Amino acid sequence: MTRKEQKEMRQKQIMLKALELFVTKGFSETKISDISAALDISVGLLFHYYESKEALYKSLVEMGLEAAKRPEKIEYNEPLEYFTKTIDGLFGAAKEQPWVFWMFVLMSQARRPGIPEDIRQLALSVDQIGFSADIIKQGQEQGDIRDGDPKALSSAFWCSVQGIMEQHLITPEYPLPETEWITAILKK
Amino acid sequence: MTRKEQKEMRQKQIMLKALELFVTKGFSETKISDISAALDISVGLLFHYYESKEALYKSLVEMGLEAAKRPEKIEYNEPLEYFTKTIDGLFGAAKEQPWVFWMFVLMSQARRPGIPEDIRQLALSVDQIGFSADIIKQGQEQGDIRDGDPKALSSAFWCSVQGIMEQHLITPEYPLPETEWITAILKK
DNA sequence: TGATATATTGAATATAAATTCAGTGAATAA
DNA sequence: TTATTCACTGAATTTATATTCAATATATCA
Repeated sequence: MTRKEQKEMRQKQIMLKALELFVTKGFSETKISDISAALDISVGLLFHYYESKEALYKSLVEMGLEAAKRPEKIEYNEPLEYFTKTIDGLFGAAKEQPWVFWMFVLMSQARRPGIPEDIRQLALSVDQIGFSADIIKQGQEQGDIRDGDPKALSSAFWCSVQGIMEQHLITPEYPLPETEWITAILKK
Repeated sequence: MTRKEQKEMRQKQIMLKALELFVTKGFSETKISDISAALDISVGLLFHYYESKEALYKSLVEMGLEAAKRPEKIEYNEPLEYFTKTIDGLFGAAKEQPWVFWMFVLMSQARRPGIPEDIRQLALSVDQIGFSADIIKQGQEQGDIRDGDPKALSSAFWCSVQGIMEQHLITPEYPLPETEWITAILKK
């Protein structure tokens, strides 16, 4: 293995484990030594790759931002179908690519107060609610989404999804709900 | 003011402010000095009333447990109406008695990993999900609640409410969603 | 092969926040 | 009135954890 490969592997390894621990235990509750112990490396090595705990967190948020920039195109006829497919995708990722799931939760958590302002602003630059509100507007015109302020509906929907995903991180053995239970929030 | 009254007033004052800060900023992110500064008292006084930050947290959870023990009786004809009234009550409390709202969020957060085990167990002793699942079963028999595992439905519903409430703590200026949007998760 | 750069360690240090404590003044009890 | 208890303060101490750093091992390069 070349040094470059080794370096990339380590960084990937560290970021994935940090992501997992940050979303399951919380940022403050996760010690640097928790991460290094879980990977069976020294704390020093972690600081060799990342300047600080906060810098590690920031690089995770930047990774999330990247992922948000190139969203997979979702085809839909009815606007409601867009939400159904999105949730199916998110919930489907839970087992095979848990990091997709973790990242979604991380980005939401990074928008909260208490997070260093520069990182928070990064996370806030992904306007999930606003984007979905536009699709909700279409749905209201086409008649498959209920009446009401599109932004408020969008917010209610995504906050619900957030709540459900956070619970699933804690008790992954318990199955995720059916997608149509959640999209019922929007359905006319 | 007698000493007894003074003492009770201080304790109430400290607990309310701690409750507010713990749920809005998070437990670890809230410094003892944040609480004392917000109340304009010394940190020493806080330790005069509470042995430790953790003990303060525990007494809050115990207070939540008390409140959960004597729930207000909710009258309902259709089981779904029980959920509608519960949410109306919770959302209605948001402005006038924010502590009701805060306490609900605190109890949910106290069930998460990372919380000292004894406190976590206390919080887990309130079986919100199980209790609601029974009412959901009734609703399924009477036909006003959708089919599906009652516990899973109950979990999805309360996790959604949790997600919405947590968001509202962060952006209280933004209105809470309509109750029927949320109960749509359960409605047949 | 020798020289240099990089990965890695873990003990030492720095830092931030929790906790203690000795002292002050006001309320209560004798 | 005097003695005792309690509310209260904030500087000093302790503790937990992030961060640094000197040393070692391994890979890369000339």
